[in-house]
Amino acid sequence: MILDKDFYARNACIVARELLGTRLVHQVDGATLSGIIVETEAYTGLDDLASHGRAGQTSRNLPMWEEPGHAYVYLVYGMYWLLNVVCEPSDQPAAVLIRAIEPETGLDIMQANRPKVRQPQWTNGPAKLTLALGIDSRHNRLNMTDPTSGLWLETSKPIPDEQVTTGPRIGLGKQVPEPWLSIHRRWWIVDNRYVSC
DNA sequence: ACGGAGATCTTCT
DNA sequence: GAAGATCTCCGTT
Repeated sequence: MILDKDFYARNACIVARELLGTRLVHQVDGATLSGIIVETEAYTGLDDLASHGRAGQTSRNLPMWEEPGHAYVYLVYGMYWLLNVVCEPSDQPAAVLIRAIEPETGLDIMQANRPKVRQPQWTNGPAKLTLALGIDSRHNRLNMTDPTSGLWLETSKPIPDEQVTTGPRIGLGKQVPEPWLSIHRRWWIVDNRYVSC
């Protein structure tokens, strides 16, 4: 079942936790690429000083104010695309970063998209998984609750609390003040081979 | 195994 | 003009 707008229209921390174990699907050129989400990060409202949304709307972060379930895809370090899903009611600039997936289908295409690295490293990081799945600026602002977009999340296997743990978000600049720097807003599946670190 | 640096360019100060 | 929600390669241990 494809996750709908109601699923995403909740607090980003709840959505980040519940996204673990769901399936990310990308359909391209008649092929289906998919994997199970094993790691996420929540970026919450205007008060979250680690979030792109902290200073209000800009041309880049505009998708964060869009309807829950839309994609926010942006370029980091001049080189890599990161995939987020917008959540909460649209008066709050909140989103969840998809940090890692466990590949399921379309393995041959993922391998072609990730030459020079071996299987576990295809998708164990936010930029690695967009490379493997062929996600980039074309997917920015897509409605991920609409299957005709070719990009969506669907239910798969629920992950029990005993298999989930949390920690601080990864890669934040030293400029980010406490408590935002070390607050636990990253969720991952314990002992999963595809978690980024 | 671990650490440092380079790649590369958009966005915001 | 500087920094950024990263990854890979190359060096040393």
